[in-house]
Amino acid sequence: MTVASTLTLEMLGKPFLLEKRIVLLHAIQEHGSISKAAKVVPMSYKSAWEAVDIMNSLSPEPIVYTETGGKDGGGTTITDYGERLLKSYALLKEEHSRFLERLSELTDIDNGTFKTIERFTLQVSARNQWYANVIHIDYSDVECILSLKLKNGLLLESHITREAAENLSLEVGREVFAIIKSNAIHCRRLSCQIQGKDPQIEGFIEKIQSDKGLSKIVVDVGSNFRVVSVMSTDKIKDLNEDMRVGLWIDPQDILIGR
Amino acid sequence: MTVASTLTLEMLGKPFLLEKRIVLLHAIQEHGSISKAAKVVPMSYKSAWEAVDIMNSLSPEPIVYTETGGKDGGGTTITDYGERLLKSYALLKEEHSRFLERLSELTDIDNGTFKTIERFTLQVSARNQWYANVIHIDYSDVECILSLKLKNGLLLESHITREAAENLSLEVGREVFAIIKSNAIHCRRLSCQIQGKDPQIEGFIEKIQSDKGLSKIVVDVGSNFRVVSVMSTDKIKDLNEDMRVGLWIDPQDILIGR
DNA sequence: TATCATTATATACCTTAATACATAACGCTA
DNA sequence: TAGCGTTATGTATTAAGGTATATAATGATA
Repeated sequence: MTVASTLTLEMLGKPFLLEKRIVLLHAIQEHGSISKAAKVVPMSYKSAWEAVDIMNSLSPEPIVYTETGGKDGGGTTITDYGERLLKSYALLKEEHSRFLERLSELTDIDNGTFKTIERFTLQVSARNQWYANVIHIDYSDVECILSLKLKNGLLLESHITREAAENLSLEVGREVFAIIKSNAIHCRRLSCQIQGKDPQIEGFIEKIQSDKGLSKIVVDVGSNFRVVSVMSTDKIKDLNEDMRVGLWIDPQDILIGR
Repeated sequence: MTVASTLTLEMLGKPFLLEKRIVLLHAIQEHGSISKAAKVVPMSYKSAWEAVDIMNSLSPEPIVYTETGGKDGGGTTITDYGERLLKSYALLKEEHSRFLERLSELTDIDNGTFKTIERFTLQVSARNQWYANVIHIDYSDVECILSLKLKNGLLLESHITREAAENLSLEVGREVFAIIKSNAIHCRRLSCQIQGKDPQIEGFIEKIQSDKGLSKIVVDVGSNFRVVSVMSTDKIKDLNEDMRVGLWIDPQDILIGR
């Protein structure tokens, strides 16, 4: 059993952007005319023209710009607004696909039930959510130690309950998100040690923002990758912007999401 | 602009369960016959019969049981398997609706973009995910202190970055999830204090599971509500099952999801 | 001014899915 | 055995989309 689903954006209760029309718009973008696009899709010119007309009249801003007559008989181009819509639709569709994939994974056909263990349409407050690969799993009865490799090559360890690992169907090679609350990331001078340990990550302080009690420190750790740490202001008196610093994270404080 | 989407379960690549058929099945469940159900929906008897026939032949187990002739001319009833499917579909649909709602919220029509800030089709490892209501928000430049009221009336405080609160569009009255890793929940005898504070929550130990280093403690806090805590085994030597205990949670360790 | 590829528009046709309607078959009941 | 309400099955009709096809209209160009 698989889960199938369409994604339609409506405007004033009427279908506005749907998969077929998106395909058509991409073809128009590529070929510069409705008639050529219709041939490629394929669909009848009339349907194509009507689709474009409906979209344009539903949209607050034109999506395509048509010219009749002229050098090559005219043509049709996608407006900037239209291009932004296409990009956005692609993002939405990707998120939607992800959702469906997870939904499919949780369906249990044998007994006609779906094991929805926890909510999984969830946006989480944590500032640090890093894409990572599970490269090793160490099980004990209660806990589970995950070795993670981030996109920039960095290695991290995460401790979660065994139960949690099973619910997420974690296995070596699985791509997950390492989720860390910013106050669980400790930022100190590179020369420091915390509990006898060197920092897991190094980087440059990009920005410090303080109020009386707390400070937010944004650290650039390279590869166009930023880490947000929140510390009490009196603990970071010896830190300045542009300084090279170390970041410490307790494996206990790394949540896993997928 | 709103996001619309259908939810269809397929079997062997053919539509199996779709909204219309689910409605029909519910009507059959209520009225005990295809013909009455068809009148109620409303749809033609033939379509209804065909829908039922297709579902039954696609399903690995019969979804409905039909009788022809007899006392009241026969009738149609939903099998246990069918009822389980209906319940499961409802769960899926709810999750799907949640997803669409969030997706709609993140669409920004003015400039034709969608602000997908973070991944939000995310299942998170944390064992404790509690439904809560935001009853107060206290902002500073960096941080944001949320007062949360759980379904069972319990009050909790959560500290997250201001940025995070803004990204989640948090406001008073908003329903969210308080997400807490089990090793951030400290379980001690009721008489104890941690950093001079009484426990936020009380409950009975339902189960303790230990390996050499760590123990998982499941605490029943009433209202059919369970909390999972993971502590080092040597710290809970004075705890037993059925004992009444206190639970301490650092507001820093409570993530917010929605 | 004739040519050209295109947009813009209309009409007839085809396909699909649903409805409407008709009719068997069934098995208990009076 | 006739009556009944239902399942089971077939056929004709309708409605909605799309296709196929034809025809203006357009405006640069040779």
